Amino acid sequence: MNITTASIVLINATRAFDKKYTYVVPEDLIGQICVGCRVLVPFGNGSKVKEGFVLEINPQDNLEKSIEYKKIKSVLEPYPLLKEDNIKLLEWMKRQYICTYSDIIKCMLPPGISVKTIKKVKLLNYDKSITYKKSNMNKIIHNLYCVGGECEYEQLRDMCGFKGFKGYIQELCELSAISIVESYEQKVNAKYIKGVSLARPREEVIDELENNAVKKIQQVRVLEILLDNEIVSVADIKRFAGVTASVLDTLSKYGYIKYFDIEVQRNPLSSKHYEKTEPLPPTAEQENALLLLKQKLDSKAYKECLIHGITGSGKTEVYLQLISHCFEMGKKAIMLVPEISLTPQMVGRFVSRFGKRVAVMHSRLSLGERFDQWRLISEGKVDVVVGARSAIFAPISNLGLIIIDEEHEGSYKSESTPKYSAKEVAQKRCEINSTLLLYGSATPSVETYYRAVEGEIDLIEMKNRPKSAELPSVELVDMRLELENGNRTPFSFRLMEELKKNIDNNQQSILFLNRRGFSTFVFCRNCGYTIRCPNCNIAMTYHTKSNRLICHYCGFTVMNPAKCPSCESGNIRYFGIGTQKIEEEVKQRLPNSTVIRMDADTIGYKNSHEEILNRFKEENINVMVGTQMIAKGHDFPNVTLVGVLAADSMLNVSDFRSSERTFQLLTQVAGRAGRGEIGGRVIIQTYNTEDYSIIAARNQDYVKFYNQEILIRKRLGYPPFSNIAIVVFNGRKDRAVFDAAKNIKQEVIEQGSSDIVILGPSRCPMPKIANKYRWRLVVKAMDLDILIDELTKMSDGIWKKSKDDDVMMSIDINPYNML
DNA sequence: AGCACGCCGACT
DNA sequence: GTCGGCGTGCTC
Repeated sequence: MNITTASIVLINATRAFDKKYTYVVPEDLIGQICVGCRVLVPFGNGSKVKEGFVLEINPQDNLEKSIEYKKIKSVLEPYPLLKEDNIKLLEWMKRQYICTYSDIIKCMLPPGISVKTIKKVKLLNYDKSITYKKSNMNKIIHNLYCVGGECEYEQLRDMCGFKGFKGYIQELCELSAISIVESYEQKVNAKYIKGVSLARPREEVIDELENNAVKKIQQVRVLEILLDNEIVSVADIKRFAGVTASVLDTLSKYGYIKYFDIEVQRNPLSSKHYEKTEPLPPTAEQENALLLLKQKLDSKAYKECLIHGITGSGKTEVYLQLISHCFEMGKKAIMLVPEISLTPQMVGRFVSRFGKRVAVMHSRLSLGERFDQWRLISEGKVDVVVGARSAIFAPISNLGLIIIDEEHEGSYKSESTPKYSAKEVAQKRCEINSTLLLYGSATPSVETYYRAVEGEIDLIEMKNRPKSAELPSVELVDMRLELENGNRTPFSFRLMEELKKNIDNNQQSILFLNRRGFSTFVFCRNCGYTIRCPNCNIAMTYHTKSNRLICHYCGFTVMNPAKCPSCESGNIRYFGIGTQKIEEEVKQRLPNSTVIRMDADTIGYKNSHEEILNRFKEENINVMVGTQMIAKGHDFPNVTLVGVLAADSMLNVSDFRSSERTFQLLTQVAGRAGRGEIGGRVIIQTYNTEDYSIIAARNQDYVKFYNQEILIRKRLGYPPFSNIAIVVFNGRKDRAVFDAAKNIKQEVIEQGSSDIVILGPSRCPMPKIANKYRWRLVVKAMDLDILIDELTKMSDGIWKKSKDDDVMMSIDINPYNML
């Protein structure tokens, strides 16, 4: 007789039981079940209902006798949630990132669609006079009666707290004293999302806030947001106010806010209108690029290309026309952009050109919006997806092209499990679909450019700006000389001079500072010498508590020296000023100016990133002080001066990529100046006027930078000449965590793999998070496959060993940030 | 991860 | 005879 079986993987499995299980497809479900479908299956000793995904379907005539196969319980959707090419990614990703099927599947689906199974116990015909011979059975009945005759299974079990609960329940069921009811719940449904709005008049709420009648800061934040936005979804308000649902519940209880279901036409693009644009006539350079790229596209083979094009060389127009060509071939495209540059401008250009054929995917959309966009894509109603990292999994069939813009950006590497690289996934996906993968960047990552130099990737250079706009002039200011001349402020004389000039001429300036409160490295203000780890040549981090310097790479540590090892001056200090301080200084020194600040502190909730930039532009504010965020995207025609306050602060991060990042950031920041008709000036302040990355940035010479950087990478064996993984161990007991890391390292070494190097254990840069201590190992190998194999062994080892010590382990292979 | 099973000691 | 505690091993 013929039986159909399905290979199924479970959601929320741990690595220990994360494998394919074979289930029997019941006859009435044959035809409804297909590969990629989401199903409910009984699993484990209690046959608890679990959510699973069908990976294979095979008609079978002889089943393994020794295994007792169970039947699939039901199909959740009449269509597959996972498309075929995404399923093909599963096995590869599971191995590559040492994670579970479930981790990956969750990346591929919009958040909030996972089902919750609810199992309830109901009391039937309660009769006080009946007592059962087993006291636990009476306890169950009593407890159930006390909570009103109905209770969730787990809750009741915990309430009773004794062993063999399930057995007693079964017995009671057979006696018809109770019954069990199962139901399923899903967070996001197709049309409704939960929203909140003010339940009282605005004036009243404003009054109360002003009179400090609302004491809890969480509640104030929620109310403030609601004063500005009439209706906000629950998910958004939780995120942007940084509060939990209970704060909302309290507010609702006291009548400040009310919940309701909003039926939304959840189209994130609908609120804006975009003029339709036609393709621009390409410049000669664009024409050449397009010619080559179209050819690759036509060949219908897996190919990688890199456009190395300076800012303003018109890469986006090339992307747009290439995507058009892809459409003409009857295929669809994915366009990845860094989260940060997913501003309305970029989306706007796509929508203007392609209208309703565009879907967007990024984390700023609400749960409902994401679900809707995902559905549109899945149903084949759009032809191109513009999105951040996770859009690489967009459920597109008939994929013909993937473009990764700003390829060097770190946001393409995920920092939470699975710690995947969207670039690697894109390679795999393009390989599966035999199609073109195009990278674009003004400052390609060393790894990618290396592959281009080696001939693995085809390189396309774009060197001219179409409007023949001039590149800004870049000037270096040596801060050591400033100090000698008695200037102890963060601003050099030159920068001050130019700032004043700009204010007088009513032109705008941007002051750029690296990440606020940046990690503390020690350097000499006299000669610029930075203390580096003798093993790793990486700037060491200062720890106030112990007054020691630590290399976060290998764990090497020394006392903080009192004198500069190079010039013996005592003028040695740690570095780190914040944007807030700078804002104050500017106000103080230039009292007639207007200043605006932008960093993670001033970015509150939705759109305010946008609002600050718009204010800066429209109100013609003199100076903007900011971090990373201001480095990209926007064009400010009236900005003619960019000042980089401390170029060194990026250079001396404990990371082998610090030079690369310095160069990229400086180049990008410089690109902000002079986007209009007036020529721009860039002033870079530094203590390292001789550093190659800073000099190359001044000369805007990528290739020169690359040539020097690649030599250093080769000499020290950093990527692309090796693969590096960071393995973090965490747990409640400091000692146990350290021991686990040490033992695992020992074990791997004893097995004698000579092809890998393990450094550490050393404390993580953040040694304690949420009451858990953190230690880490750095594992290096030339060969990625060997590295993955060793890490997998480590990962499987820890489950057996540290069960009782609750030590957890997480692996990041080739992280973007070493910190 | 759950959850049952098996074994032991304790208590009615 | 029944209950709770704890270690072990399996889940189609």
